[in-house]
Amino acid sequence: MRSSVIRSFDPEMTVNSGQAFLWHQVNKNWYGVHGDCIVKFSKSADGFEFSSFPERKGVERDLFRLDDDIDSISAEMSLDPLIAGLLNTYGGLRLMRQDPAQCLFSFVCASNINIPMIRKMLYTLAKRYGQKVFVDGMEFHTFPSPEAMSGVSESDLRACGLGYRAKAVKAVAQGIESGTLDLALLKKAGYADAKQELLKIYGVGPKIADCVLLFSLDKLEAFPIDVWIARALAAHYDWLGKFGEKLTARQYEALSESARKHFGCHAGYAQQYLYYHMRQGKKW
DNA sequence: ATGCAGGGACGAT
DNA sequence: ATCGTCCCTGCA
Repeated sequence: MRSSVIRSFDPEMTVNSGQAFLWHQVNKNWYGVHGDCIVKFSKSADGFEFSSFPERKGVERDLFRLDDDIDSISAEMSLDPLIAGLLNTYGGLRLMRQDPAQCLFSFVCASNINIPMIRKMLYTLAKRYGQKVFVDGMEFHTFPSPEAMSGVSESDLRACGLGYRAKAVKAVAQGIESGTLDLALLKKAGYADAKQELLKIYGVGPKIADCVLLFSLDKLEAFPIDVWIARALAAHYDWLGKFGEKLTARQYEALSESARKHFGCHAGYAQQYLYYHMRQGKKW
């Protein structure tokens, strides 16, 4: 018997779930950097109100994947009792459909680092190489275009606090600029093909590739496994194998393939609920 | 103070 | 297939 859970969409929970980084709150209003525009939402009497600068009608539908059949997806995920419980608790959590280039740059910066540091790096990049815009009288910066990024030297990237990640950011920028990496094409490609292409880029391993595939390239079967997900799987799914928190490339692929089989073609949703749950109580 | 962890990936054994 | 290293910051 399927419980009639009310899964009202909660954008606040969603932008705070670690899948996007450049969101912050100002007086009950939330502002986020979404590629070349700034998205805003605020709670109103009946739900949330969205807007974007420059104006894009219905930006929330695309950005928060409101076009997904969440009831159908939830029903599929509820076959797993643990996920069913998490859906009950965190029903407002959704996946986002981020700007692909921003998403790729973001997660290339995310290796071996914590969320506050990621935010710091990305805001610095935006401030130095994005475009300054004013929203509600406040200064914001769009995310730098790939063209803008490819014009920045590795040492200047390091000066943004990127550390050794500067080399990878440079590689991504050059890949996009040269046409070697065509993100729009990868959006239309299948999961395996798109992942294979992403892995060719220096600094992009299986975990980061899966994040980009899931959060920006519409590959809902992608199942990124970071240390937290690895812990969750080890704690709740013995049958998925007894690997440690650190996974080798082969272990990663075996584990994420098993997860895809278990959670289904929308495994990425399950991953996000698991991640959010594991991060409860942690602060960033 | 010194060590360690924080949404990993790469290069050398 | 394992293991050290990469840059940097906050915290115990």
